[in-house]
Amino acid sequence: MDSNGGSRSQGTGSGRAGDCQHGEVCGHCDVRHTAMCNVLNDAELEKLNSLSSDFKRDTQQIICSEGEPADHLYNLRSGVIRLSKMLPDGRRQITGFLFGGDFLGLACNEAYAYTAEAITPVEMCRFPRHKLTQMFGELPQLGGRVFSMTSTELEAAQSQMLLLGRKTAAERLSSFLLSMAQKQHHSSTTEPAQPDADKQEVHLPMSRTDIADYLGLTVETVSRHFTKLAKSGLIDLQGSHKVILKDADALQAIADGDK
Amino acid sequence: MDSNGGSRSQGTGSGRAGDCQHGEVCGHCDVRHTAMCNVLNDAELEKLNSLSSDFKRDTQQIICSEGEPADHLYNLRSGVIRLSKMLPDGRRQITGFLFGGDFLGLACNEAYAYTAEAITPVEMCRFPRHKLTQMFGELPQLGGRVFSMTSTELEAAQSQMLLLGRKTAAERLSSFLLSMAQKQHHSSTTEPAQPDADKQEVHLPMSRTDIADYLGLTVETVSRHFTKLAKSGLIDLQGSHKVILKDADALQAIADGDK
DNA sequence: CGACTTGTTGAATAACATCAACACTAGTGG
DNA sequence: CCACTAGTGTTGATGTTATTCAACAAGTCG
Repeated sequence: MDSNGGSRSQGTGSGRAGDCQHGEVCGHCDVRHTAMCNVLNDAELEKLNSLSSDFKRDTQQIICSEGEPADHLYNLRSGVIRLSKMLPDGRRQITGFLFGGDFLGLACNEAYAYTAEAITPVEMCRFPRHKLTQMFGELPQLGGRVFSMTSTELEAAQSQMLLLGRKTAAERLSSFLLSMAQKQHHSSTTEPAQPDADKQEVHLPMSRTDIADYLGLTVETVSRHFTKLAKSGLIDLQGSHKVILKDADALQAIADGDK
Repeated sequence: MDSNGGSRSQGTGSGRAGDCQHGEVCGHCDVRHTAMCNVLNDAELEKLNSLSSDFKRDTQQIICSEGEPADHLYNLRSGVIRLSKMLPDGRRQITGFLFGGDFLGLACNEAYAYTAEAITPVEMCRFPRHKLTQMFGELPQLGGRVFSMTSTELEAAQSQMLLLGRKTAAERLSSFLLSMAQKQHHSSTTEPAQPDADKQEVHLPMSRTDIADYLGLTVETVSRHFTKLAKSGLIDLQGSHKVILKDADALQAIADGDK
C-alpha cells in the first residue's frame, strides 16, 4: 500500500489539518500553522505567528520559480498547488501536488528546485527561511517536526520514482486515484464523518495535462486509461474532475501490480 | 546542470568528506561523522561518537529492508550502497546510490521505505534514531544540518523524477554518467588535485542491471546506449566498470535535452 | 451563440521491452 | 595451462506499449 505518493504529508508524526488537537475554537490551527499544533504550545505558536505573514494567490499564478533564491517557506492553508520541473525544450514533470496543511519549500537549500503554481486560489502563511531555521535552537520540537515532514516528502518522492520508473500506465493511474482518495478522506477528519458512499468520491482539481505530467505520460494515454477503467466498471466518471471509485480493491490490485 | 541526481549529498551546506576543515589529523573526520565536521566542535563530535557504533557489511549483503522498523540512522564511511524499492512481481526501482560521506535512513519516519544493499564492502557508523533526534535539542546545529541533508536528498529525488518521467534512454544515461563523474571529482578534493585527463575517468561500481533499475530501463537498452555513445565518440568504454568521458559538453547537451 | 479551451477517440509511428543467442570475464579444479 | 562453469554484458529479431499526429466532442466564457 501507499505505493503511490504525492507530496502530501502523511503517516506517523506528520501534521495534518485534521490532526490538530485544539479543535474548532483555536485560531492558530484553523487559520495557521496547522502542521505544528501537536508539537508546539500556544506561546510557541504565537512566536511562529509573529514570524509569518499572510500570502494569497489566484488560479494559475506562480508562487515561486525554479532557480529563484529560496528565501521563504510556505504553509498552505487552503487551495491546491502543483510543483513542477521543466526541461529546456518544454517537457514538464510535476513532482507533486500540495493541499491544505502541506508545506512548500522543504526541498530547497538555496534556490527553489521547482516551480510552484496555484491550481485553485490559495491561502498561505509565509516564513522567512533564515528566521525559521534560527528558531530550531529555541524550539527543538520545531526542528524535529520539520525534519519529520521532509522525511515524509522524501518517502513519497521515492514511491513516485517506483511509479515513474517501473509501473505501466494503468498502474500509474490507479495508484494516483487511490492516493488522491486517501488524501481526501484523511483531510476530512475534522468534518462530520462522511457516509461510506462518499468515501469513494474523489475530486480531481487538476487538469488531464497536469495528471499526465505527474504520471510521466501523455494526456491521450491518461484519457484512454480513464475510459478503460470506466468501461470495466472500476470507476465512474462524473465530468472530468470527479471520479467515483466503485471497486477500490481492484484498483489497489492494479496499482500494486498484483496481476 | 545537475539535471540528474543520485542520492548523494551535494550543494550548499551539504557536508561531504571533502568539506571537512579539520584536515588529515582529525580522527573524527577521517574516521567518522564526516558530514558534521563543519557544524559541530570537537566536544560535540565526541558526544556524537558516544552514540554511534561501527558497522560493516560485505558485498551483496543487506543493511536494512523495506518495511523493517527504522531504528537506526547510518553514516556511510566507505563503500557503495544501493537503495531500492520492489513491486510484488519483482520489478525493481533503485532510488539512489550512496557513497562515502552519505547518510542512510533520512527518508524514514517509522519503517524503512527501501532496501539498502552493499554493492562493495562497506564501513558505516550507526546511530540509534531516537537518541539522535533527542540531541536536536542539545545541539541545534545538528538538527539544522540533518534538515539540510534531507532537503538535498529531496531535491535529488525530484530531479530523478524528471529523469524517469520525461527523459529518453539516451538522456537518462548521459545524465547518469555526468552525475557519477561529478560525485567522483567532488569527493576527491581531499586528495591531491588530479590531472585534468583523469577528471573524465569515471568508475561505475554497480552492474548494468543496477544502472537499468536506477534509470527505469532494461539492461539491454542501457547496454545498447552505452555502445551508441561509444561509437559516436562521446565516451570510451574500458571494461564494463570504467568509462572515459571524452566530450562532457556533448553529454551535458544530451542530458539536458538540448537537441 | 461563437470562440477558445479541455478532453476524448482513432490510426500510424517510434521507442523501448522482450525473447533469444552469443561473447566476454572470472573463478575452479583437473 | 587448459577446459569447464556461472555470471555478466552485448547484440539481433520481434513484439508491445505508449507517443505522435489528427480529428472531433464537450465544456466554458465572453
